[in-house]
Amino acid sequence: MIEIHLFEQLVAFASCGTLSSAAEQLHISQPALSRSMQRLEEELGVKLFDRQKSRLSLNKNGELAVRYARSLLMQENSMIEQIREFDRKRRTISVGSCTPILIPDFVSLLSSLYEGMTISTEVTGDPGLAEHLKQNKYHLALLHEKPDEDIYYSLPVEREHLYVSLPPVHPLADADGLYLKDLDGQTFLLYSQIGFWDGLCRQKMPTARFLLQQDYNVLGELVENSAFPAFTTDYVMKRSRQESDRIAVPILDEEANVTYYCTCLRSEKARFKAVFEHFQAER
Amino acid sequence: MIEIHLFEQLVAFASCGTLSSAAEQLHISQPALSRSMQRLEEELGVKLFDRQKSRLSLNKNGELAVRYARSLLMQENSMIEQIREFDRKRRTISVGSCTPILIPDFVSLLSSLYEGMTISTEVTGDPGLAEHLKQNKYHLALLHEKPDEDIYYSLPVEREHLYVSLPPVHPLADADGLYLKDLDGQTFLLYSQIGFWDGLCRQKMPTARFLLQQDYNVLGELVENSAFPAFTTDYVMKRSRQESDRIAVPILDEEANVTYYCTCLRSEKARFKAVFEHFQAER
DNA sequence: TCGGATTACGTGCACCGTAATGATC
DNA sequence: GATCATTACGGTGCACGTAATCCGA
Repeated sequence: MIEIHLFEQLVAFASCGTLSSAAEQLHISQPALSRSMQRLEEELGVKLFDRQKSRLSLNKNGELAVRYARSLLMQENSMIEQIREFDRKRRTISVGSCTPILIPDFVSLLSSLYEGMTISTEVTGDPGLAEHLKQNKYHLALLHEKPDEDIYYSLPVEREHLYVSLPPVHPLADADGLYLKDLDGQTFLLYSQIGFWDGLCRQKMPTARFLLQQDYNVLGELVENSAFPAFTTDYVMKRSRQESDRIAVPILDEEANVTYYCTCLRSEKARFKAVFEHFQAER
Repeated sequence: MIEIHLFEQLVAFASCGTLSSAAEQLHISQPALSRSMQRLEEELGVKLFDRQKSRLSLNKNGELAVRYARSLLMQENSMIEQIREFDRKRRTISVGSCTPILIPDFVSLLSSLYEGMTISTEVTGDPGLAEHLKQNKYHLALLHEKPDEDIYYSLPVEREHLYVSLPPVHPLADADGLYLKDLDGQTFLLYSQIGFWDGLCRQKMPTARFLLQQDYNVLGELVENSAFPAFTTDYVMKRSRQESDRIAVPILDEEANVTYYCTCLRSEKARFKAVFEHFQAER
């Protein structure tokens, strides 16, 4: 067995051309490198250099050895990287969600149940979210539909109902309930990261215009200080202590009534047992 | 960069199951191995083991690391082997010859011209001998025909004429010359390693029988003390000081008059310049 | 004379082994 | 008590750096 730092030094010499510059690059003295290369030759039992007193150069053996050494060093580096990456992945629980609403509570739940783990979350309107569980892109998914396939395990965790938030002067503000199609053609303030709701709105209100807001606080300001209709939900209203003169009119479309399911691969059910037990205890 | 002996020790632990037995196998003390594994974890920045006080076992990271480490060790070993093999090949000049006759002189010529090189020789009747030069099986070939292709460089180095060696009482012993077909059907003493001559004899004398001898000296004894015809050449006779009452009758077939060519790939002509110069000077 | 390689030489420390400790069965 | 891992500790080999030497442009 030959230590890898000898090969590293060989490669450095090949790149630099002289022992002195290679030694400098490696932050060791020139004699140390000279002896290392002698030792490498000795341990291989093979001459790697042409020695012309004041000039050291690779011979054919040396050139071959350098090619091999480069490849070996690449492999070791990549190996180390992959072990670290594997460990990192093992220390993070990755969550994909169809809605941003549940994320804060869900993250703090996971953090308390899985101490030391990193929780990474992503909100997406992608209807193929459950597929990503199979590909291990996510370990857990928050879906608004229970997936069919038997490879998944799901548990309902929350219900949410959609409301349209109207200023009192709005012509529809005194309605008891509205269908989305009744609102088509209007201009809405809309949060940009709302997951699957986005698709629903665009489908049911094809001619509506949406003023997308990246910042949740900015959106709140605009809602309070404009006459544009916006959307909210019972879940949001319950948690927001904010006073508002807006009127919330329930949306009557069936799709506006949503149950969220916490889902994982059935094979990982045991790993997330604590999560599911938490939600079962909640009901 | 992580030294490879740490991975070697990791693999040993994986194979043995405990630090103590692995340490024994590695011929180091148990504490040394314990510290090595701690250092490996530290340098990787990744926990590789489950530590249950009195039991050390690989965790998932560790199992992955062991798989990678095995592959890395394999690669290093194979790399070292290949470098050594490459060097060994570089230090030997491999000669393929259609005849054993020229070998001794040729080997001593090469030895004196290429000091320190190992000369390996092989006698073969294979008509595709020149092909082997292309595949680098041989560096030099001694052929009895000049190959056509332009990728070869050839120089005639010797001529040889075939004789049949008959006891004086043999009915054909007083002939001035003979064709091989005249000798068909008889039983010959024949050296087994005669390269291309073998094919020639069997072709021209399909019903002859050959008493093959592996040992050249034994063959000589038998020739002296039997009445079986045998073959010899002017080249052999010139060099053998041995008295004999045998009569040498020249073979008249055209193929029995041979010129030997020293051949190499044209791309290697420079490497063997000294050889060719030697033969050019000789004429 | 300078730059580069090798040799000589003294030194420090990294790693080892022995011994002790802790822990589990 | 036996086995196994870790910690403590003292000794040493070996690889390093400095300095000297040699060599060639």
